[in-house]
Amino acid sequence: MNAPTENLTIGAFARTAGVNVETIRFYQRRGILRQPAKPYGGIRRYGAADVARLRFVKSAQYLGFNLDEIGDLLRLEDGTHCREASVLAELKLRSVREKLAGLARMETALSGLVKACHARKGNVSCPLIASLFRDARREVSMSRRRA
Amino acid sequence: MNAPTENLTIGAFARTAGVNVETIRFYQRRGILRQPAKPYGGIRRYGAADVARLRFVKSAQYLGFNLDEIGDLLRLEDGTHCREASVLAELKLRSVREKLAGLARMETALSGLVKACHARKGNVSCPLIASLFRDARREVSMSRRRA
DNA sequence: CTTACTTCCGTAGTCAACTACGGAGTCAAG
DNA sequence: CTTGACTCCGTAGTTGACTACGGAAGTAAG
Ligand SMILES: [Zn+2]
Ligand SMILES: [Zn+2]
Ligand SMILES: [Zn+2]
Ligand SMILES: [Zn+2]
Repeated sequence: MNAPTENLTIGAFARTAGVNVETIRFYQRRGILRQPAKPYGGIRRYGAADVARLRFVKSAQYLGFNLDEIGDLLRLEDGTHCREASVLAELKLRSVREKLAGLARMETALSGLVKACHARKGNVSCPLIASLFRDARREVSMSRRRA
Repeated sequence: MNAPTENLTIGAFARTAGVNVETIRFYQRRGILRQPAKPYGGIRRYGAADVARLRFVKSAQYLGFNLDEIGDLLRLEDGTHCREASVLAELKLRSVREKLAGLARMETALSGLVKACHARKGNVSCPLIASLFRDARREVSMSRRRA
């Protein structure tokens, strides 16, 4: 029933996906990755599909999903839940855009500060922090709701 | 020596900054917030500067800085270390830009996916999931270095 | 004064996401 | 067949950032 290419041991699987073996086992316990049946008292083998799935997990994680949300996404894998999938993605998109805006402000603040710092002549104190403090209040409301 | 407006108890401080009291105490232990001197056996009071600082901490955190990095930023507050300040700021600037780039990629990815998801007509499976699987390999290398 | 709410302080618990450990058993090379 | 690397599995430890607990002491309202 398995693809002909269920050839990877867990170690090889981990290496090709670029993660720690323990991470794979951890994901298996969490129900995020499957534990293939093993040939009586033998060693489990993994295939390309597993690698793809794991890579998906890692990239979704990089995109800001946590393991629970990734579980949600993976449960949609059959592709028959387009509506739910897009709701989930739109939610993430909004939080990403908020962070993006915040970082952009931070970027202007910092680059301006570096410039000011290099340019300052004769004034005693560094203009750097002062301006960061000025921009703080805007962000707080966002950070409170567990983005 | 204190501003006339050191009027907040720790509870009021927490409420006005929108955090838990325990969080403040935790930050004090971490050296991120000061512990004002207390009038012999009395109760400490906090002022607007403390609120500003705490708000700064929270917004920096929201933007992806961890408490150590925030500590670095805050240590520049005295303003007497212009050279170090600018070095640090430039460093932070780079990390901000990296994060910014990452988020931007994430943004395009997600918005593209949402669009595709909404646009699909008649095909059985959700293009969102499919494409996340396809795009997985690209992100993995990034996420490995503790983004 | 009494009562009820805070503060203070230290220690301990939680949560997510890993990461490590130890003692089996398995397998390929020599 | 032995040796050495790897797998299996369960349990336990780590890190970052909090959050909770408990008892003593301060403070404000009635
Ligand atoms: Zn459904
Ligand atoms: Zn869809
Ligand atoms: Zn110095
Ligand atoms: Zn400076």
